[in-house]
Amino acid sequence: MSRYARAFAEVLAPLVEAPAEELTPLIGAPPRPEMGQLAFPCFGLAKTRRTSPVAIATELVAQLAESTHNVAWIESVSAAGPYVNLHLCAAAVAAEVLPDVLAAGAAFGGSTHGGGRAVTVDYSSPNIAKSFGVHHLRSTVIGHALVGMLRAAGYRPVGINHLGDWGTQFGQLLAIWQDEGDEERLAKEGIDYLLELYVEFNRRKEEKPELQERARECFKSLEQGDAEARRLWALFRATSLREFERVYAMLGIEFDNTAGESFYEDKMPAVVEELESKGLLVESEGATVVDLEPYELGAALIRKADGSTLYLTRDLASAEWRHKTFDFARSLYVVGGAQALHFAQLKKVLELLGRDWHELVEHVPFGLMRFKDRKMSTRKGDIIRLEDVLLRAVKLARETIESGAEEKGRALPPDIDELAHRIGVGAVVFNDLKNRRQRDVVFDWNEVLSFEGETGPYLQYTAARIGSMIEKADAAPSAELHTELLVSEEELAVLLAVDGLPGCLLRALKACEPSIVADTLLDIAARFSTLYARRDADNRRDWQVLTDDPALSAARLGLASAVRTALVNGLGWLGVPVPDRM
RNA sequence: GCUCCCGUAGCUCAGUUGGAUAGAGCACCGGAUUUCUAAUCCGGCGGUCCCAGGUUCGAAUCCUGGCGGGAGCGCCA
Repeated sequence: MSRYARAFAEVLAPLVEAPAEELTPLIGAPPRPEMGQLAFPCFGLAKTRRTSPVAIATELVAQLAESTHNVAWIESVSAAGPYVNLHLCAAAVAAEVLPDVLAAGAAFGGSTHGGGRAVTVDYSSPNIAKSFGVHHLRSTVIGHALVGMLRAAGYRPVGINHLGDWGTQFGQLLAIWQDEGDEERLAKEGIDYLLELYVEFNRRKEEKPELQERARECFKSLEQGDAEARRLWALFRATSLREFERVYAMLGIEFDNTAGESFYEDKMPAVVEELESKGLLVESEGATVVDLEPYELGAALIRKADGSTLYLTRDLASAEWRHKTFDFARSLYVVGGAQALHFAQLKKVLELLGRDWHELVEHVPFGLMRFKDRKMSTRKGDIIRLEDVLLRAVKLARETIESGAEEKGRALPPDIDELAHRIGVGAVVFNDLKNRRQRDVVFDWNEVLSFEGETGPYLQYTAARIGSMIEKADAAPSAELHTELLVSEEELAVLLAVDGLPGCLLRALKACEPSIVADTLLDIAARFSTLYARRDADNRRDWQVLTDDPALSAARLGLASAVRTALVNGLGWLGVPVPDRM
């Protein structure tokens, strides 16, 4: 849409005596396609011209009819009340858009906008020693999508899994381990056992408050380098990581950096010293804090009363390290909205330290995942594992393939495992990405396991269908596209939707909002599906690629290929796998 | 108490920067397949855009005040 909104604005500019840049944002789409594809509202001109917007629209249409009668992409202009509506010429749009899309291929939609600048994306970041639950899905898939989108837009994304591998929780684990740690069980049961211990700790501390105290001491000895504590910590970490890797492999995620909080342990003193030397630290109730009360951000805790460090201390050190190491253009933290205050504090302290790059640090918050009927509590070990969700989706996808094959009397695809995997995982991932980040989501199996309507499998299916179309046509889109044969309103709608993808990526990136891409892909697929299923008056399929007219076939194949390219690329950015067929 | 997020069809959600008769999907009802994949398409049903004021030629959108839900506000992360 955008390239034609811009072009429309340029045509209007001399007539309304305003620069095209001011006009472009005013241009929208009429409510119904039969009214055209572009609309210019005349309300704003009414004041200066001292006539009604309706009269202005009529006049502009008359002038436009004269000045644009030989402009190829304009089919017609008409006045509708206070609006100037413009019909685009489908064939002319096709002649401009299709060659662009097909030439760009896998690069279509992307750009060099980022100029190779680094953007760190802190995402997923689960806590060691706890199962990887569905509630980690949000950060994981949003972050992964942002990484894909950044790469497509020409940035150098740095995916960082800031593992929760440090902190008081390890003190708790070590404390309970002293009572009943069992390395054999750990080797055999992995995280499940660690979770069990964690739950046990929380149960026991109710009756034995001194356990909490011991946990604090345990963490302190870990921080001070006690050999046995270190050994166990490394063991817990490695055990957990092994299980996380299974989930990441299923999702096709690889991080550039898995440093984790422990990595910054030796980098904290420098930050604390600098805070001290700049006079930012104050003692308060035994703890060491930065007073952010003047900024209405409360007190930022740097050191506990017992001298051990906190989350914020480590994030200061990590922000510093990331800036030094990657020289980022943006530094994104895909972390739940509940931690908004923490990141506001982080940015403010960086500012007070005189880091001029503090404004490049962005918290990318998202809504909480809640559970329908029950209250889930990790501390009680009540958790839905992400791995189980993915496996169940894959299983359902497989069953769907099987029953489909049976119904249609077809053989099972030889690569059914791979297909089921991509469809199942794709459904779960897309389901999470399609809604705006900030909304809270209620986990619902029915929704997660849905393959119909606005879902990942719908997009995959649309792409797969076109794939087999191309295969059957036994021809790549030819150099001769015969775009002059693409003349219908439905074809125009598809072309404009595809053409909007590059702009959509930049908008989505600016807002760190993958759902904008997801929405656009759904729009492209829906418009194409409408065209694909179009029927004539005799109820016969009206839009076929395989026809006895080679020119018509070439034109339609070109359009279909462009749609497939857009879908495959967009799904790729989002981290939704694309099956070859379905 | 203060702060942040959310509130649009029975359900889940879109809705550019303020623009025309507020749109999708699911569910429900009806229809479409001798022809490139029906995980699809077409039609119908369905609205106090949370409420009340205000700004504006024009408000789901901006402002103010409420209401409802979620979250945060010192030694967890």
